[in-house]
Amino acid sequence: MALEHAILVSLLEKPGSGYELARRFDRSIGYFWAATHQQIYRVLKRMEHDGWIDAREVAQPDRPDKKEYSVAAPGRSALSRWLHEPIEPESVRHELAVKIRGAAFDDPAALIDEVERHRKAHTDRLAHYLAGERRDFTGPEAPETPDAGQELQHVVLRGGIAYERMTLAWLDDVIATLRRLGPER
Amino acid sequence: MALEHAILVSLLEKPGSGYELARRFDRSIGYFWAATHQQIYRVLKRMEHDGWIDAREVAQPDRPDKKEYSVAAPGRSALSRWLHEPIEPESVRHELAVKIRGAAFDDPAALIDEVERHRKAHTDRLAHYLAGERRDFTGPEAPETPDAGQELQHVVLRGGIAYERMTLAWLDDVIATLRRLGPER
DNA sequence: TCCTTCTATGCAACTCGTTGCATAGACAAG
DNA sequence: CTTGTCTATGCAACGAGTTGCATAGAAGGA
Repeated sequence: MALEHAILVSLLEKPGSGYELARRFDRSIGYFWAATHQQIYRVLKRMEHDGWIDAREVAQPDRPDKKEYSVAAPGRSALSRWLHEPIEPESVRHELAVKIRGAAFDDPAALIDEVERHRKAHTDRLAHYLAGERRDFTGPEAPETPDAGQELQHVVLRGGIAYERMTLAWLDDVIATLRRLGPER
Repeated sequence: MALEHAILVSLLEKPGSGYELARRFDRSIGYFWAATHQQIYRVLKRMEHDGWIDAREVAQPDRPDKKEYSVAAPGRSALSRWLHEPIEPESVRHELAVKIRGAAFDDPAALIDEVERHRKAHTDRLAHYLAGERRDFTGPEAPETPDAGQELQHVVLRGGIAYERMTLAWLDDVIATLRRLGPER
């Protein structure tokens, strides 16, 4: 399980509450590790119980109070231990690929709209990544001498950008293939 | 849930036993939808109970008997229904990306070996995909006029190839970044 | 002969992840 | 003044996925 470790990384980058973490998992780190707020609250509770993180009650005058978490020493060494462990190759779950193969037993052309919907989602995400890259790393507001953390966030973001570009090119290939097969049958 | 649908696609491509399906999920369709034999046997049982698939006992003289499954009419229409439903954008789980961001709080250089191990795994998988493409689609043994099923399997495989190439280029970027950060700290 | 490997199927227990629902204060719009 | 939205946290139930173990026939090697 790696949600604990993703949370540790996120809390080391910046301490925050369960709610704030949940929002980060909707953007930023969530693009590489998805999680809902339920999962996050449950795991935070366990991590606090295990002494990996410290909680601090923060009273907010104009909002409900929150519990701000930060990483404790045992959490830091747990992260370090995990970083030195080898990990298995990712097990992929690519539903769209299954659908495309399945289209052979149905109407291939009927999938085109769906694939174009995905294409649009990936176009949006690419634009979002590129805007983030300009804002944080390559634009005029970006630091001239980034630290290790920023360099590493940037290389991960570059991976996201490369992934979206590759996916867009592939989806075009898929659409062209579906169109080619459609009318004949 | 889509394991049922991945199994339907695989059984439509070719009927087989739970064991044979488990082996396909180690190659082929398993590159886009991972599953263990336990999951497969359990889901097959439910699908048979629901009338989606038919089972046929096959006695084998030199091996244990097996149950060969094939898709029944209700299974086919279930697949068709699923193909016409929209699906959510994939929720990603990219453990290595989390580790790379985590490396900022540890020794970045210590990750290099791990990343190189992944690089090797992706090199092997790319070679495997390319060999499969040559064997089934672009080589001299390949059919001159592929049917829809083959065209669609090919476009999915091209996606896998593009993914591996993109990943290899990105891992080189990651390694270069880690090396750059390593010695300074 | 024993040990391992391959084919073939399955149970039981557990953990992880998802979905629906609930609560509650603060604020803005209608 | 009610309704909706945002912040903030959480429970309960269920479904999906993982891990460990068990069985059993056949083949091949030490």
